[in-house]
Amino acid sequence: MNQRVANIRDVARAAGVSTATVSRALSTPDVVAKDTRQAVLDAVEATGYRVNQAARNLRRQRAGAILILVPNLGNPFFSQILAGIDARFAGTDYSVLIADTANDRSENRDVNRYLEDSRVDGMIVLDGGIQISNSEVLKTDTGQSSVIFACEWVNNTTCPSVRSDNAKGGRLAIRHLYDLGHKKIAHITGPKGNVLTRARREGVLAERARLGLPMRDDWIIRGDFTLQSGYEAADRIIAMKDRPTAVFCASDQVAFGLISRLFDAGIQVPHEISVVGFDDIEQSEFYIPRLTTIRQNRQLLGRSAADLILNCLDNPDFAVGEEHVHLIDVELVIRESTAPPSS
Amino acid sequence: MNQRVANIRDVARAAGVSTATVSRALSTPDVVAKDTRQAVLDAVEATGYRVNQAARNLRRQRAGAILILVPNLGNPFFSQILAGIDARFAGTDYSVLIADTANDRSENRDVNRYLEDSRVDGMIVLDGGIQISNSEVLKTDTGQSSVIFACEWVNNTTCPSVRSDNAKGGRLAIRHLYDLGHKKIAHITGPKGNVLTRARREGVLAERARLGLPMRDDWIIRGDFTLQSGYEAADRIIAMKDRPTAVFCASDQVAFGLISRLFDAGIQVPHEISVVGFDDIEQSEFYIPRLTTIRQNRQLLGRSAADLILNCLDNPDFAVGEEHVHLIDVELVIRESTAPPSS
DNA sequence: GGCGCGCTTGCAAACGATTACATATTGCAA
DNA sequence: TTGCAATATGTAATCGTTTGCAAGCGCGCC
Repeated sequence: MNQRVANIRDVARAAGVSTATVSRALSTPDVVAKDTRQAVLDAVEATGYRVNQAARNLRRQRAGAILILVPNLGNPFFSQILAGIDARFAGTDYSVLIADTANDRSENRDVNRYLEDSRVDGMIVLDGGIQISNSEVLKTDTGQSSVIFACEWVNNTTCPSVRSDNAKGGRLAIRHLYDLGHKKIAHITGPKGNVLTRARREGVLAERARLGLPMRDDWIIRGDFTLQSGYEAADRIIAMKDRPTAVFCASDQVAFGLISRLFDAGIQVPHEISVVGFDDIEQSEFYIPRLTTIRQNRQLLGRSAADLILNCLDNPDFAVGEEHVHLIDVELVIRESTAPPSS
Repeated sequence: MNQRVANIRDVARAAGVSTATVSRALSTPDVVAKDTRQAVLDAVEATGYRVNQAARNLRRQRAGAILILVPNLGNPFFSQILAGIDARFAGTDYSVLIADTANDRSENRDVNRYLEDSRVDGMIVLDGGIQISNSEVLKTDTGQSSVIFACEWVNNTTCPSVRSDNAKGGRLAIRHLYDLGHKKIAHITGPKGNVLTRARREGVLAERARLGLPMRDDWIIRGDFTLQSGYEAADRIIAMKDRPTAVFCASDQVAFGLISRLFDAGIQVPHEISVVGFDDIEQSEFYIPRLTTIRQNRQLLGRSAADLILNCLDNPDFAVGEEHVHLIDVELVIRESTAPPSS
């Protein structure tokens, strides 16, 4: 059972050429003669040769992998994005690594920490809460490496990023509720400091102002995208003397939590309160009531992020300097959690 | 800007020792003298040295990574499992790769395909639908590599695996409904050929027989774990002349789809039909009605799988031959989608 | 016939770490 | 004093590729 795996030398021997030629036949086929190339391919077939990535990466001074940094892998919101990224990388010679920043929430989380002791050529960061101390193009032990943001981002850098048009989502939601006749519209936001929170809220405020809708500070309620926070926000709303007739939530999960609590309290959605979510996760179509929401194309977002970083890796001069933001359109999906106000 | 990264030679020079000593000071600290060790650590600090994984892996004849094979990354069910796995690997010197088998659903998917051209020491397979042609311990270009299953598994191999006690889950669900007074209990299964489908259904049938409950073939309805399949199953149930008073679904998603459609048809849950799910995903607590379900500890499942494979990697003789199945307990979570039958 | 050019190919030096083996040093017992 | 074991360190080979450089070869042109 001395089944040593074939290396490039075995192939060279079998094909009657040098290792250099084997290497070239595989990496740059156009520079070797047709016959030689075929002989090499046959030898590869015969020996079952597979290139040793560690050796290749060592020699090429690269890592052969990109890292996806996820704020919380347990959050199903990211799964579709990951799927989009992964699909794009299948077939390339990059491996896809994932790391969950939640695992060291306590420490001073800086992008560089991950680049340093990791073995990656680039990073797709889905966590806008991360520190980024250096420039947008950083160094690892294997040379230059690029960082891009997807979904979330960090404001004071020029890292390229791919994101949904969050402000537009906010505007669409408000506009939809306005069109139904709502004037008193609350908004449950994301967590403090989060860029998505800010972008969506700005959309909300802009549209509310544009339409001349009444403003009340307590109609902006802090949440954190979770089911639980929606649930808790419901209590605040229930307790209000001047209760809004519609609520726009910063995520579908928040909307579920909200509706669930309203239901407990005997408040009907959409009859008494209309609710709009954000994301259009799969469950939204099957919630009771089916959720009206802003659709983010998460799969596309992932794929675009992967495209972008592959671009960065191929030509290192790509997108340095200029702000490079790739905006993905969002869409209003009208279902049954919104209706004209009853009163 | 000639910012070459430090290698082991730089450290050796800075510390006034040989590279061998540096290597030992870092990998096997106990064999170098205390003073030398400190000098090396200082030099590491000073130079900002990071070990080059490609070089280390090449020399050590290993890949330094393990691969998670997911049937469908877009399915949020797996995110918690991934989180559990990832948490366990944080801090080890293994990288975590993920691949989505959905990306080549068409081809002849065999475990070996992934081992061969990948750069991994081991694999955690979450896809019971995969082919596995060789033995449970396979070879890659960098030596021996281990495969284990988590969540799902493949029947005719002796690969170690970690799984929930699915049959028990089935029994618990039926027992709960029986205790409430239900006799006519339907079951929406997973997809054909799936091991989970089978295990859960067997639990159902066993318990139903034990309790002497009536059997009807059309009360076993084929699903595929998705929202959509639950929705469609509802139509079949609605159309029945002899309608069951309770339904046990093979996943929470199926339960959502089912309840959603029943609601459309004006059938109240749990008033007219009780529904039990399986998984206890996060949303279940906030569905309307809150879903009674069988809880799988997915985070624990992931962590256990990671433990198991680390064990396999550390001592290659671990768990060869004997069937090695690590069973994770499940738990009935009673909420509001179940109630005594009305009639 | 000699020269230069283009096309293929081989030689051999990296890439950066680990580790078997050899060597140096020290302590201690005979 | 000598010898031996234990401890600490250095030397150098090695892992499997890639790639700069040089060389071989055939061919056309002056």
